[in-house]
Amino acid sequence: MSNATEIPFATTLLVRDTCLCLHAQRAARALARLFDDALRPAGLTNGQFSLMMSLNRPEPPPMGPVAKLLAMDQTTLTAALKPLQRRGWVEVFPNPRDKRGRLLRLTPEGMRVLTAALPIWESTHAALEKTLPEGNAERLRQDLQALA
Amino acid sequence: MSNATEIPFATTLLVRDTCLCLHAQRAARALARLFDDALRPAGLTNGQFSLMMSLNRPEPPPMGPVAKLLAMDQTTLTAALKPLQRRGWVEVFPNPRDKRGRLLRLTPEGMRVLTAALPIWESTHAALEKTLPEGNAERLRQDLQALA
DNA sequence: ACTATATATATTGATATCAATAGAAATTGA
DNA sequence: TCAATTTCTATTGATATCAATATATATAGT
Repeated sequence: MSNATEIPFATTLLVRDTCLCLHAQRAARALARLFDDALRPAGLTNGQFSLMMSLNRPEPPPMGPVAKLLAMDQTTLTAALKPLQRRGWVEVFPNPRDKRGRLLRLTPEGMRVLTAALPIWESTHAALEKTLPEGNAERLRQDLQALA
Repeated sequence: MSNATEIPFATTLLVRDTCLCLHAQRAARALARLFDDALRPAGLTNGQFSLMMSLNRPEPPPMGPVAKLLAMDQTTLTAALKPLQRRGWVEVFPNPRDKRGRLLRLTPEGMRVLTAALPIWESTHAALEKTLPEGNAERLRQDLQALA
């Protein structure tokens, strides 16, 4: 008798077709490319746009809540801030009310960059939604929200 | 008059709540962590599991179609193969019918690793689906498919 | 056959992602 | 108060991701 392990091809097809993680990674990559391409003239990636937009608040937020909002690891946020700080678009400064923490805010130049990017996001997103059947976008948002 | 550019906070909230790209990145990150954690004992990440599973075919596939299946850039696939080749789980060999190309196949050891990972995927995915309302998973798969 | 174009893949450089780990400050419990 | 625990963030190392670019081979048009 053979000791060769083997997985039926039908199982492979089942995993491919049903894996929600794979489906999410695929869609995330495709949408990232779409928005990265569109935002390139503004000098931002989709992730940088989302991060900077999340900093446009009445009060500068600490890092933890921003990482949670973006559903990313806190160490990822630390790293993602680096190029934005280097370009002078985001400031990271001590939290006077918690000496462990730091607060984040857009610089005036960062705000200008974000303002320039906003109409690109609007048109790109509108075009994307137009490719989906009526109501699917809102449904998809709710379904995705349930996972993150 | 002020020349300070500014984006209303309400606009920020709108972008956060409606951006399909952000929603997809968030869900993709959360699911990646879920499956990475589950698959860690098998020595695989979610992406490595998907890639290796996609190589379980009757005929070794070229790189291009595999990259397209995973909706990733071809250069990403080249890079993603490196650690799997190093561990001896995947072989990359010349395509006899096209000297530009290369074909991919699991090694016997790679097949063993994948076989060990499969029940972990099954239980993790079943548990995930159970957290979703009846029918939502299938609907979500279809909606995500439309984006990738 | 020959040239122009297209296709398949690799490399480099920048950024994104997370685990493991560590340090500092805040909080909690006795 | 003080020690134990928790919280907040940074660093390191491995992998993931893509743009820009380069090379080799295949294909198409003449």
